[in-house]
Parts: sequence; structure tokens; C-alpha cells
Amino acid sequence: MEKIISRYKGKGFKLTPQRLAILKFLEGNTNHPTAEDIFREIKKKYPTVSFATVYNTVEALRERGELLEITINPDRKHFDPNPNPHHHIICKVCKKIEDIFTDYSEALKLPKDITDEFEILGNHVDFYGICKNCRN
Amino acid sequence: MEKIISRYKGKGFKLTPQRLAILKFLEGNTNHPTAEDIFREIKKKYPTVSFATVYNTVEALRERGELLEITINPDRKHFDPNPNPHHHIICKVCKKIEDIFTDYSEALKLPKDITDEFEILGNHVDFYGICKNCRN
DNA sequence: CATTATAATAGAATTATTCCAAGATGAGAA
DNA sequence: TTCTCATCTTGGAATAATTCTATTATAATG
Repeated sequence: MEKIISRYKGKGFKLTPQRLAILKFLEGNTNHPTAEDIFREIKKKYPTVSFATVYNTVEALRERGELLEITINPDRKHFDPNPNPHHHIICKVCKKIEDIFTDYSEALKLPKDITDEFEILGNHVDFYGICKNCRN
Repeated sequence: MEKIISRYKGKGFKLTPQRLAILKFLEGNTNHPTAEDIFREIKKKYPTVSFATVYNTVEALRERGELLEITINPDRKHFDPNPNPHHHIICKVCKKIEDIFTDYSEALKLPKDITDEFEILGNHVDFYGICKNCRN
């Protein structure tokens, strides 16, 4: 908790109680929550919290590189508080998302016509599968 | 055109004029259109076409494996009428999407804990960059 | 050409997200 | 410690994307 506070103190990031609750919820969270997951959790302690606050906060974190937006699920966005480059696998049935920490960057070479046109900033691999539970 | 028709004839896929227009627009299209892009195009010839028809048709195509949904742009879905597995790069500024036909499947090995839990069905690599135009 | 299952349509409903104006409050300065 | 102000929070409205529903139309088949 102290660590969280010191990470944001004096960085032009105003630490309000709601934000602290969001940061605490996200810290070490590997469940890839949606905006609604965050909203519902924070609401327990701060019943008047609004979606705007949730979206504002995750956007502020994203700008600072503290959080990633995940688009592997076409139905809704998920957020990942682990900003280190990594990849994801989603279960096509239950939509559960898990992290993959293999580094593929060596392998992901691009053809010359693409590198000629684009300055490359990053990559992300989505894997699709069916998890044990959903296979019955 | 004849080729398009014969591909769907007698497959339980009703070929209506609106659907033919959509199929014709998508055939060989590498622009990764959104639902609205398709809607606007079909509307030129069929002014009464509705979004429901566009969504129904792309969903029918997706079910048949004739089209892929692309989620590389967090803002909206794009559709790709090339159903062969391939990858994409998006310009972070103008959101232009281009195809990448390199096959990375050999390189994308997964750790055992993941393959133990998931039956793997596929993968997709997103690349992020800035295109020549947007670099000024 | 008659039948029928499927598709198209308009519009309402839903869902996710963004925007806005007003009041509240953390953070740094005095 | 208190003051000031930039920034945040809030509720609600606005927007945007997508889905749903009931009705009408029509492509496919025999």
C-alpha cells in the first residue's frame, strides 16, 4: 500500500480515496478485469463512485504506462495492471483470459515492405483456445 | 461475381441482393472495413439497407469461416474477408490496418502449464507502429 | 408457381464509453 | 496550518456500437 502511494506521489497524479481503491484492486490482479468489474468492486467501499472515475483512472494509468488495454475479447475491453510486455490466451467459451510470459520478439520478424512503411512500436500475441473447465 | 455466387449456392446461405452487394464489396477488400464502412457502401445502391442486415451478414460469414473479426483497434471492430490465418499491423495515429502474411506458428510455442490447461485453437499477432504518412 | 424457411427492415433496446458542468478536494505554496 | 488552484469526482446526459424484436418480404426448393 505504501509502495503504491510512493509510486504515484509527486508525479502529477492526484491520489484520491477512489483512485487508491482502484490501485489497490488492480495491484497484482491477474484477472484482467473490465471497467465494470472495477466499478463493482470500488462501489462496495465507495457507493457513489461513477463509471467516469473508473474510466478516467484507467486512462490516466494507461497514459503513464502503468496499465494495458486488452482487446482479445471482441465483446468488451479488459485491463491489465501488469505493464510489462506479455501475451494472452482467451478461452473461446468462458472468455477467461490468462497471461503468457514467453518473449516472442526474436521470432516476430516483419517483412521489409512493412518495416519500410511502419516504425514498429510493439507487438502482442493473442492465443485462442478452450480451457479445461469448458471441455467438461 | 459468378464465383462468389457459386461459393454460397446450395449451402443454406440465402443470396439476397443486399448480401450480394456486401459480398462483392468484401471480395478481395484489404481495407479491413468496419460495420459502418460496409453499411455506407451498400447504402449507395440499397438506400434502405439496415445495420441489422450488415451485422447479420458478417456474422453469417464469420460462422462459415469466410471472414475474420479483427480487434486490433480498441475503438471499433474491423472485418477481414480473408479467412486464411494471417496477422495485422495498425498505425497508432491514423488507425490504418495492414495485413502481414508471415506464418509465425512455428515460433509461437506455449509453456506447458498453458497447453495443459487449454486446447489451443489459433493465434493472432498484433503489431503496433506509426506509418510513413503519420511521421510527416 | 406455391410453400416455407430464412432474410430484410425499422426502430427500439442494450451496452459500453465519453462528455459535461458543478461541486469537492489533494497537493504544494505561503 | 491554511490558502489556492489545478485536478478529480459525480450524476446524468450524450454518443456510439451492437443486438433484439416484430413484421414484412423474398430466395430457394420442389
